[in-house]
Amino acid sequence: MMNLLTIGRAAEAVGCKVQTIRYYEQIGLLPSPSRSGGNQRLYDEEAIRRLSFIRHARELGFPLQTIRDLISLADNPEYSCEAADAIAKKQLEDVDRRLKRLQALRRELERMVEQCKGGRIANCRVIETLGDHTLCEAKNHDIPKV
Amino acid sequence: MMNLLTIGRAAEAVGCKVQTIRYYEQIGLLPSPSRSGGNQRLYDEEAIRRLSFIRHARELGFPLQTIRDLISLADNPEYSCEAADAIAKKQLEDVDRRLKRLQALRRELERMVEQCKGGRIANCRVIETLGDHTLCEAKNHDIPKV
DNA sequence: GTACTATCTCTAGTAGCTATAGGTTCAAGG
DNA sequence: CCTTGAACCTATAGCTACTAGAGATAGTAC
Repeated sequence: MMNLLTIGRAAEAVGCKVQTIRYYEQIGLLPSPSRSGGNQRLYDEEAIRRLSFIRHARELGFPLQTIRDLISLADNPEYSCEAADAIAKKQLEDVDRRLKRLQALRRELERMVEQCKGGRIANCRVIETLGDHTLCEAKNHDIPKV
Repeated sequence: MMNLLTIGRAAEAVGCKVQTIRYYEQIGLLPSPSRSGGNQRLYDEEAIRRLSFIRHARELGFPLQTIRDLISLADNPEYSCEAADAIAKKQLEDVDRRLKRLQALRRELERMVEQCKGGRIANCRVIETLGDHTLCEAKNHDIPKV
């Protein structure tokens, strides 16, 4: 008999919360697993593989919809690799954009922090810099999604 | 008379959406502005300053709660600069963590993309890499918040 | 048998907006 | 003065990706 994992073990195995797994099932990203006599979810190896796939992709920043796309690609092995490649490339570009953005933010924050000489709030560079947009590199960019 | 801006002009001035301004008012981050005879919001310079402050801080990645803290510091100019400085430092550290994380993700994504030789899905490195966590630098890290 | 933990379903909450519906106000042109 | 169209109003729901809680049942260890 292959080893079946309860939802708690499965969560532990892939490094996420129990509720997250139920959530993935709820939104149709994970198929409903088999159940024990007492109605508890039991995950086989295939299910764990899919869950790992999802988690790994999430850790790489892929949004759930993209993961959905990747899964449907993976489920059709006769198709070409191109689409999956394109998705990964797009994700890479996305990460590059976020990196650039974060680096700009970092520079401005660092400038803010360096200029703080520990006086009164009234002449605090941090507050002042935040209030004055004019010197800001980050101007006219989108807000970083965290 | 000083120039008062309608909400649309205010949004334009600070580069955000009209609804965002109403939202900030709703959650108590912006005080309720004065109104025209026809009940439309009118923003004075002080209000615009506060709004810019909020937007700029948001662009730098500060969460709204932190911005609340900064505002209450700024509103008490007799206090020391230390607290504001500490907040900015914390934010800088946060940005640094995210940068490191994103850089690791970038490396893994790049590896994925480079290895894709454009064959069938069945042996697609992108899919395979996502399914196999073992070579992943990013292992055991939190999922990046986008 | 009794504890204690893990699981179940269902619902609501989180951040930070964004969008929609259905109605009013305002400014410009005729 | 009247009309048209954009901008405004409130209220509510939706978005992503979870996360947390309540109250009930199942499984496990002694």
